[in-house]
Amino acid sequence: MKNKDCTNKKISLEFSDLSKFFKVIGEDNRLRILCLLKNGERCVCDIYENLELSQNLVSSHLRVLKDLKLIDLRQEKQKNYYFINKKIFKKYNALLTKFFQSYEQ
Amino acid sequence: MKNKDCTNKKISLEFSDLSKFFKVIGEDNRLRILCLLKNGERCVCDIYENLELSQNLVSSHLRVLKDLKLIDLRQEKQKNYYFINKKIFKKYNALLTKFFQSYEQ
DNA sequence: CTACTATATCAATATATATTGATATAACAT
DNA sequence: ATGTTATATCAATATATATTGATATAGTAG
Repeated sequence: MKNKDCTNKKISLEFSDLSKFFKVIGEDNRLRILCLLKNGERCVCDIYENLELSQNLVSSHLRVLKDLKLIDLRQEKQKNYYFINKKIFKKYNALLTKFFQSYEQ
Repeated sequence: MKNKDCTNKKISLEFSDLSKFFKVIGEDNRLRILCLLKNGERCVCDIYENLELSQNLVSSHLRVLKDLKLIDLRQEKQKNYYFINKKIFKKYNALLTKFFQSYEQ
């Protein structure tokens, strides 16, 4: 992430990825969903019951999380089980480490 | 960050801090400002000229960043020089490390 | 003092996005 | 086939927040 990236309106892919990631997890309910999924996969009904949110609201947040590949799903009978995509979390962790290193010199 | 934190509507201080942090840096122009400040302090006019943004827009984003203590300022004559608060970045880096560890087991 | 520069602030507006309500789909049970 | 359960989707609305335009403040220069 070179310095010209921040002056250009057209930001680099790396920078843009990080920005999208922050936006997606910077929403309380999505962060709560991720936190719940830490302990293992959950079907949608489990999620909205646990977090006391409406079914469709959870469904829409799940879609946002899935679009960014932070979670994935496994279908079993009528239920969809969502789970953390650990691989992508590792990718973002690496990106963030670089991000912070650049701020602490 | 224990698991009950995500089921409770009233989230823990730690969790809430992280969420606020994500929200604040999950905005492109604010992230660009931080990126610009990485290379050292800048006065407001430097920032809005470099990023091609209006003066008052930059001023309002600076306030958000300052409220979260991500940046601080030094006043010299009529100019306000803003700079990264490295200490708080270290704090968030530590928080995030814990956050990611919990997702990668 | 007057004009100018640098910045902040505030109200109005625009825009993005979270939430709700209603409906669709598909699998399953009877 | 009918009813039920689990989930997704879509349009409408609400809400949060980014952006703009105008103005205020305070320091500096003449």
